[in-house]
Amino acid sequence: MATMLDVSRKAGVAVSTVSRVLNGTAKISQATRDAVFKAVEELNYRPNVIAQSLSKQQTNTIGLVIPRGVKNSQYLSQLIEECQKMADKNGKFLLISQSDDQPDGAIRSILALVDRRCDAILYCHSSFFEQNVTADILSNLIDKITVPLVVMNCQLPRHPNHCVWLDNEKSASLPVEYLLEQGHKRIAYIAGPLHQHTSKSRLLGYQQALHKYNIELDPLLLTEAERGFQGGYLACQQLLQRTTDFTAICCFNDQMAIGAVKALHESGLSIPQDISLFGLDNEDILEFFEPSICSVSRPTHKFVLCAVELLMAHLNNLHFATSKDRCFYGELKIRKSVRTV
Amino acid sequence: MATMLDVSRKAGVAVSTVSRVLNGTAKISQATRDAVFKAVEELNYRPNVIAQSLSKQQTNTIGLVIPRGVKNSQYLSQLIEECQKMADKNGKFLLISQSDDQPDGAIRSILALVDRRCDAILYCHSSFFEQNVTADILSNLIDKITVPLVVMNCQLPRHPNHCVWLDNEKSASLPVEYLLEQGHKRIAYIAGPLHQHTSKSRLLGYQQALHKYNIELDPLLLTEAERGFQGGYLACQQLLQRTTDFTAICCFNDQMAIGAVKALHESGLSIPQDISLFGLDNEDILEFFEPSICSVSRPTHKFVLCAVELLMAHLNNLHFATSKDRCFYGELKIRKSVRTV
DNA sequence: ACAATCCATGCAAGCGCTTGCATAAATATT
DNA sequence: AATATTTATGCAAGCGCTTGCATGGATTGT
Repeated sequence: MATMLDVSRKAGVAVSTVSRVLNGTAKISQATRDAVFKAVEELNYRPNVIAQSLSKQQTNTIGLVIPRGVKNSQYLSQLIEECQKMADKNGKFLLISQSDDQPDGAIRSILALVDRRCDAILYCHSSFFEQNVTADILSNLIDKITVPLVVMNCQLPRHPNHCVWLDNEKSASLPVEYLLEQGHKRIAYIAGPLHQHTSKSRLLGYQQALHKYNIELDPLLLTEAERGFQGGYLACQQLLQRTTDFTAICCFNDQMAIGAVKALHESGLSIPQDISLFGLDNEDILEFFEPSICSVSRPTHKFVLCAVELLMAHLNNLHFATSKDRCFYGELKIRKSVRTV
Repeated sequence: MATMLDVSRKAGVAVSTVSRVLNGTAKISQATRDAVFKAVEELNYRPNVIAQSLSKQQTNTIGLVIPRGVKNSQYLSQLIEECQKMADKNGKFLLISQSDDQPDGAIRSILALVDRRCDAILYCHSSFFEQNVTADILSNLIDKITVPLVVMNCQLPRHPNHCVWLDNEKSASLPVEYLLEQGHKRIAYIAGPLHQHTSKSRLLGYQQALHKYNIELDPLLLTEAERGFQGGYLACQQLLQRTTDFTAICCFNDQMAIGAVKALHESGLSIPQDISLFGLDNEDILEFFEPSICSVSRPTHKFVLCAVELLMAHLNNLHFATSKDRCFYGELKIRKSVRTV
């Protein structure tokens, strides 16, 4: 590929002049400018961003660490999309790295982005982790690297100004409370794998809601399974095998709720006449189930916005008055899968 | 951040030595090696990939142009995931750029990746385009740039060895033929926006299948709508308003089929007793509808594999004997949404 | 013990670009 | 017309790394 030197020779000027013409960083006579553009055209010259980056000490790149492939996660897709938009808006390229839901993968990913000299890094914590395993490692990492790093979905006690997160407990207690208000007393819960922090938090939300309404938790009504359609399906089958003495089910997420729909259907139970159902995540498809399924939305847009703002603040060395407002809540989306008892 | 120079000073050796230790590109005494690693450790040194790339004239990066955000497209998610895997496997970083389903966006994306000096580029053609609009531009671009470029989902007559694509016509005729064999005579079709090449191809597949079985196409049975749940829903409503004299519906894709499910349900029609239904794309969720929905899978894995192999062949300047085997077909996935008449 | 060989390391150029400083030419000032 | 100011452009260093070539010391062969 042609370099700037080639262009400069062809145009009969110095490289520096070519640079200035192309970047508009100085006043250049029309004649020279024309000559340069002509040479650029003829040589199919394309700037070497790598060289630019090295020279400017700036890559115009922001790194994003995502926990896993986006397959089947509308939430993650949305998150990436929002990041993409924010990057575009700031004239940056988004560099994505996957941590494969592995703690060392997370560190590797972050370092890979550091090595590529991203101007800033957005790290999305895996909801599959046990939080404490990595929180310390992350904190140490933040101390070490000089690149601004913002952590999503994880609280780091030592770095309050680096974190944005969702209150999983509250998001999970919302639907339970709603169901209780609708008169439900026996509410089952289909949890995600309980060694995972997110699953634990959401289960806690369920428990807290029950407690608030003075309802004792019946272990019979609690099942645990892999996330995903199939997990929800199996968990619900298991639940139904144990007992049918309940009027509603809350699920760890929408996919599990969708799996539950199938199990309920196969057992001849109808929603919401026999059983009311709640998911969590508010995926678009819920609207297209019969009946449409209630859920809890996540404010992904605001979430990312906040993360990016935080990042920018770090980039510009702003002062952080407070760490308030960095915690987000879900919002109830009521559809047809719940009835009043 | 510490540079190699810092490390070399701290270790009391030359930069070149540090480089060789870190890359293992020469025999270095244990003592020096230790000193270097110690310095690296103490300084939290991280190599500057940008500088490496410039020096080595190689970025270890492969660029991927995707048509749009992955939101709601399991196909695209899978595609990215496969690319990600292939990149990982080859020790490369994946650089993703979105073309926003715009022809000039596509060109911009490719050039952006060229500018970043990707070692190779995978371009995924938007299924929203009218093919001819961009095919020429793409061909010209391939002539101009020196980076190996492979085009997915689009045939370029002048560059047969740069393309991998899916036979949309065949993928769409498959379910129609299947339905005809099951005794269906009146088969409706819900098409995507017909100015889009992909929609046209699939419609053509539908028409060809009918023709093969000597069935005349009834325009009443053909509707067109936006892709997506809502589009399928509206199209199906429209269809039902016109006539109910049909026993099956084929849809442009799964999402539209899911939309159709809702419309059918609201009209009191049941699947498959009254109406048989077919989607296309074979998204995981189809299994969890009641009844589960028939579809046509796309061999995304083989598809990407082929694209990457082609890319590697270009990188290694291999000889291309033939352009066979670069066209892929879908495969029927029969579930419960179809009955025999 | 001396030449031949090998080994570990250093030197310096080069990757393609940006940018502060210098300078010659053009223009403005008096 | 002579000086001061501005303008357009060039020069060269530097960004952090790799790598071909050179070199001095250690090792081997005879």
